Amino acid sequence: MTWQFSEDRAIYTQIAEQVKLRIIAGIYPVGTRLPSVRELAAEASVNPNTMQRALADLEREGLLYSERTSGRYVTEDCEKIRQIRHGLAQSVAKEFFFRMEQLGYTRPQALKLAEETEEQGNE
Amino acid sequence: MTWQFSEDRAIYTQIAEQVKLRIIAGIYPVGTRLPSVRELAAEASVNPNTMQRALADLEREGLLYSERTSGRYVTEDCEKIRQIRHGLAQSVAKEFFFRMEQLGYTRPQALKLAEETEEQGNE
Amino acid sequence: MTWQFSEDRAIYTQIAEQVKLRIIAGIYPVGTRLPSVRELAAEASVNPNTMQRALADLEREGLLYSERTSGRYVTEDCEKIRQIRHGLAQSVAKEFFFRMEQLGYTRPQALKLAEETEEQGNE
Amino acid sequence: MTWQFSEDRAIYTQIAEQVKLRIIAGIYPVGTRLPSVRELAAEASVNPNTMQRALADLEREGLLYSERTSGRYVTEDCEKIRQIRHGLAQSVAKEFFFRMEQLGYTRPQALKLAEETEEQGNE
DNA sequence: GTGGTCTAGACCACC
DNA sequence: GTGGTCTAGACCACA
Repeated sequence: MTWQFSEDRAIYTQIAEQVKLRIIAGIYPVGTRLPSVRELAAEASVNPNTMQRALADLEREGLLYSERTSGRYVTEDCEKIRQIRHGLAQSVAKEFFFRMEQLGYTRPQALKLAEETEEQGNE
Repeated sequence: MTWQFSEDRAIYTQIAEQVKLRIIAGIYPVGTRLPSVRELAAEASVNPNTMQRALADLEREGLLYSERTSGRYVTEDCEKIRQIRHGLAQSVAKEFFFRMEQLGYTRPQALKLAEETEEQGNE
Repeated sequence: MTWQFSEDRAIYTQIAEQVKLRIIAGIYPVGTRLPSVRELAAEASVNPNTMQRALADLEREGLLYSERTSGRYVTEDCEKIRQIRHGLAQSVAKEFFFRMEQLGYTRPQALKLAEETEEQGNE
Repeated sequence: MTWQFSEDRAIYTQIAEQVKLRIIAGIYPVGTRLPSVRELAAEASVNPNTMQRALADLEREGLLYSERTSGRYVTEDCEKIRQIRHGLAQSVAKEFFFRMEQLGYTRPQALKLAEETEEQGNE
């Protein structure tokens, strides 16, 4: 699990996304303290300000909160995390339908094909 | 329906993709003559060689063929087009499951959510 | 059976070759009168001088002879034709071995593969 | 072992063919690094893009692969090479039979003559 | 240094 | 006019 960015979008955006994913996946578990901004920035080979900005975004979203003295923590609000996870999942589903419609599949047809695909390959 | 490219991938690749989509969508119908390389290149603000390369790739895939003197045509092989469409759809489905699993959804859970999403929003 | 030429060799050479093949194949049978130079030239879309030169070459080889008044004839010397045919066949065989050796086949190996190929496909 | 091209076919095609032969012949051994595109282009007195195109074709065929930073290599898949060699050999054999039939030889007769030719001359 | 991509501009054969 | 090929020269990412 390492950091990598594409160049066509702002890096802080991509960082926020990936941290979000890590929280949802439980890599940064609920209520846990995050590594320091400096550490994370070094890890991602990114300017601390950039990392700071990404984390601030997540804080604004309520996924993180800061204790002045001791650092930054993942929210303990499981419900919140569940909501965000659900929201992301819906985006993914929307994108799925969008791209299938681009290929000329109706939504039910798209679902049908997904079911078949799911049964078969796991590669 | 216009041309736009992101900068993180080769342009000719993106052109090939988009033309492929247009063929599948029937914007360039089966057996139809494509605009000339020069026209398409101008339309996409791209060097003719770049357009040429993209189309040559599709030709290699069997989606297009050239009539040396009169132009380039979409294959008449409907089955071929159907195959490619199906292949693309499967990729999209695979990606869907992959990203849902990243969010901690099993495949059946992912499908369930998609069904719900489908019922609701059309945004 | 029509005339066509590649551009990398003198045309009269190619004409001579093809006429030779026609004689060997019996398209211009032994002892028969050839069409006139003008006719042949027109047929092959070639300058009569070019056709003339090709036929003169074949005459020098003894495959054709001219009767001043009545035209040009294929030799009646079957043995001659058989010799030339045999010579050409040997060239073809030589070329076969040469190219197979280029691919790393010894002559016996080349023969073996030819026998196998012969048994199978007639495409 | 030098580079020379005829003018009736695209140069990149001929380059691809000759490189293929060199691989089959072991001049570029299995798994070995090829000279760089620029070197080969200079060697063949050809534009680097042209050489690039030829090699890309062989890459598509699976005979070569690129290590983005360090160079281009011959595949390590001996079986692949053997297949291609065998395919080429069959083409050569087919051509042999075709030209012999043009001369009025049946396939068995053609084989017989080849055997005799093989015993005799090595010129 | 490596491969890869792109542009600009030219020429060819075909009809 | 069409597609196809080739050259020259540039730039990029990677290491």
